Amino acid sequence: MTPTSEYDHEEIEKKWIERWDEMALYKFDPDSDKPVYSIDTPPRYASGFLHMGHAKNYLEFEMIARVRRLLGYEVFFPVGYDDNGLPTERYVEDELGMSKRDMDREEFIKKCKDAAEELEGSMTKNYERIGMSWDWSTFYQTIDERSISTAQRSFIELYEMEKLYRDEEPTIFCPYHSTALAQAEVEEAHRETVLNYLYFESEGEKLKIATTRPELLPSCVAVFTHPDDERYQHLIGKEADVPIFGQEVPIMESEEVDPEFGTGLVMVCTFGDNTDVELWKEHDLPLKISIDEDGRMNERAGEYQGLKIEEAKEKIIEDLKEEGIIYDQEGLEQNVGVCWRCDNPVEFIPTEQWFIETLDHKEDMLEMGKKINWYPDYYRHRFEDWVENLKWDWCISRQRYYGVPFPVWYCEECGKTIVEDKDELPVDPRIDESSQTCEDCGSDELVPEEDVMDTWMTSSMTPQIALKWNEDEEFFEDNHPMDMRPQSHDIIRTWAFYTMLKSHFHHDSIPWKDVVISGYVYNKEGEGMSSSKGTGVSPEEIIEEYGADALRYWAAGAGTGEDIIYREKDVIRGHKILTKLWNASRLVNIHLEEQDDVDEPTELPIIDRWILTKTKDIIDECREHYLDYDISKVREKISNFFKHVYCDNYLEMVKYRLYEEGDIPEEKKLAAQYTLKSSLLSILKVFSPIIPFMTEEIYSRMFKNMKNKKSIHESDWPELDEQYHCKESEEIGELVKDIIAEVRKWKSDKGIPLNQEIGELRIVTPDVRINECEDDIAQTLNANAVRLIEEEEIEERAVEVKPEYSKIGPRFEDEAKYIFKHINETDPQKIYSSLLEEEEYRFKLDDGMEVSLTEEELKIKKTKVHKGEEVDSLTLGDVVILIESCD
RNA sequence: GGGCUCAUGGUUUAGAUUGGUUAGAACGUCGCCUUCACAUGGCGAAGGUCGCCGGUUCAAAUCCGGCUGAGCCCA
Repeated sequence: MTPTSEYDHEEIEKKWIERWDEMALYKFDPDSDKPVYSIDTPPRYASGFLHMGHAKNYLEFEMIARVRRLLGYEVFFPVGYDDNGLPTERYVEDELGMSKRDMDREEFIKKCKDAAEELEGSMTKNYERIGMSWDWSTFYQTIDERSISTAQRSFIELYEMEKLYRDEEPTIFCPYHSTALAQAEVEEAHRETVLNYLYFESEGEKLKIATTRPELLPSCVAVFTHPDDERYQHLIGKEADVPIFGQEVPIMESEEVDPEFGTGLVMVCTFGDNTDVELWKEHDLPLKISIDEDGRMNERAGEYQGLKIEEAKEKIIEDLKEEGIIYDQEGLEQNVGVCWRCDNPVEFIPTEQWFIETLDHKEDMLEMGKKINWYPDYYRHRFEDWVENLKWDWCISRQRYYGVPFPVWYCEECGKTIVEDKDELPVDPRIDESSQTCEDCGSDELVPEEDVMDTWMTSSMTPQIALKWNEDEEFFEDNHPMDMRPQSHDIIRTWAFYTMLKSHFHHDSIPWKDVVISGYVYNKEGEGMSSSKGTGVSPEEIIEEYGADALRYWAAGAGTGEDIIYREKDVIRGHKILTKLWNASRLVNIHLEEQDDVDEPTELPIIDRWILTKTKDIIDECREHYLDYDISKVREKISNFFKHVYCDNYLEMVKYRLYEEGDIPEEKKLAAQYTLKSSLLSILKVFSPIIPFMTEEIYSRMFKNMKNKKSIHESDWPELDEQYHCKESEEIGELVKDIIAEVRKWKSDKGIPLNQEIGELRIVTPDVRINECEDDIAQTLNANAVRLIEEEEIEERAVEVKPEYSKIGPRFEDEAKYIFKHINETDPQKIYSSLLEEEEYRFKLDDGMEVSLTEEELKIKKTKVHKGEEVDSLTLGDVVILIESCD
């Protein structure tokens, strides 16, 4: 069936989405004989909205799945949604316009669940529309029973291994979300703040201290100076009075203090920043907390109690100024840690939280990092840098409602921690009764742990969830570690790191063999795409206008791990290539209408073997690039080959053999049909992971009966008949193509329309094998005839002589540059004549050195003229083309 | 401040592992061509001190060192 003249991407893409679903093409078959290739799919957070950044990242590894199927793997490509955690809570709170604390907890959790499912529904449609080929029978949600059980089981096992502890520690805390955070959830932000200079007093002496956080004065526990700072040596060991709040604090010394900052005297509070925490620990200072978990000042702040941090700061500065305690202020640009979800500065608040030991396992992590293949490799450094700089154990408690509950109770009598039995999972202590009693005191009065786990506790278990850890041991053992983890570079520190940590603890193994990094998508203004900042471009309108294949073509253009800018014109480029592919397929098929299949001819003309040889080489190259996860290289290679080699050269050279008129021998026509079809099928297959819709449509119209496969997506990597892989034919074909190009250029220079008939072409070439291609040249250029003539019939003159640098350089070394100069200044014909007559060119350099060069050491550009006739002549290497004038 | 990456025509970039014809392409610009797959096309042209400085070498976009600038991650 010939492809129709117009390609309706909307209709055709939707048709294939349905049919592929019916065919169950992507269903993983555990009993298959093929080798398994497994992908640890990122469970997409249920935001309900996909922008180009998400689309690109998902498409990149989706294409990998298709590539591996084509290369003969049984691909395990699971799909999941990440729908617990903070953003969902925020979404529901925004929808309802009220805080979760003003609602019933269970009701709130249900609303979160409903919201997540609703958002997932629309995302699932988006994913289908862009052609995601994952196996929906593997579907999981990070909040479903299997995922909860997996995360809770992990917790219990880690508890048994004593990798977990619960402790009151200064914890990174987001006052806006009122929850603890992990180090990985803190981002650095540049902020304009004010550095306040104020007076403390010590034994009647006024001490000048600079601070950006005067609201923490009630929490001040010490004053520090650098041990070498001579200005303050006399103060060390004395006490200082804190203004307004009046407490006496020791004056101490530490290398940590920067004498250049402010006045060289700093106050340490519990806790203003990371350094405060370190000094507090190191010097065993008292704990005086003045900020509560909601970001308000507590009773320690006296009259400022109840004020939010910012309000208290303003008020205290005002009061300090009034009393003359603040004597100066200046602007300060500062980096502060902020919550990655809400951009509010984090605080350090000591609270009881669960932690996983990570600091003790840095070496193990680094070793794992070395065992994994990172694509591109340099991203390993980013991982290592993160691991080496870790300062905190992983805090896994979150003071939220919606998430995976801890499988933990505490004995009301003796306070013992009671962990649920693994057989009772999943469990929600906030609702369920424990199966346990306290083994220390026998009490059955148990208090549930009310916190939920960090969302990464579940997300770090995606290999275990997908591979049915503890549900299907054999399947798990066979497929862990998984083959590939697609990984956005910004969450190497979370998702990759935590997953590796878990795999280390539970399986003493790496979780995957390969990590493939994907970059960001920026818009034209150079901003990263972000749903929350409204800088995301929606794929929907692009698909509507240009189709999912065009979008995918664009997505395939990003190098592994590299950022990419979204520009509509890049999608248009894809759309143009697609249109070209469609039209070329039409042309091929129009001339194959009468037969559904083409018999393999016994012998192929040179030009056919030329394109088949080149096709074979290009598919081999593409295979290597695909295996290296380098989709963008495949895209460039196969696009250029298809457009410029297959269409612009081969199709143009072969058309005359397809047309009815003329006396083209039948076998030449059949050869053309066979070649066109074989090469096109290879191109389609190489393209199919990138543009699955159109390649499938063309395949279904033209090739389905040929290989007896119902879909291109279950076909095999292209195999071309080895007998047509012929380097000699490739060489001749290349020359024929170049001759045609040279004459086209001549036509263009002369202002002759490309299709205008021209006279006879006479060709002089040492390679007489092109005589088999005379018709190809004549017909393609619309020349009356092509005739090979003898070299004797022409005269030649040298117009330019250039040194063969790679030969003269090594032979003459230091003298070479003088030889180059000499050649450049000498009449080319003089050198050429000398070579013809004496087989060498002899000359003296200025320093008297005798030099003799042979023809191999020189590149001679010649022009040739036909004896006794005025014709245009073109020179192409060794070849001379003489063009008879037509008028 | 630390780690990583990058710097090539107006724009986006290939080429660097293996130093050596004319640094390749896409978009844009200009000229020509409606030929029966496609004008969403074809042919052709113009446009590059390969960021800067130095080194190695007969020879550097490519190797080495330094500098400058940009981006990302972290503090």
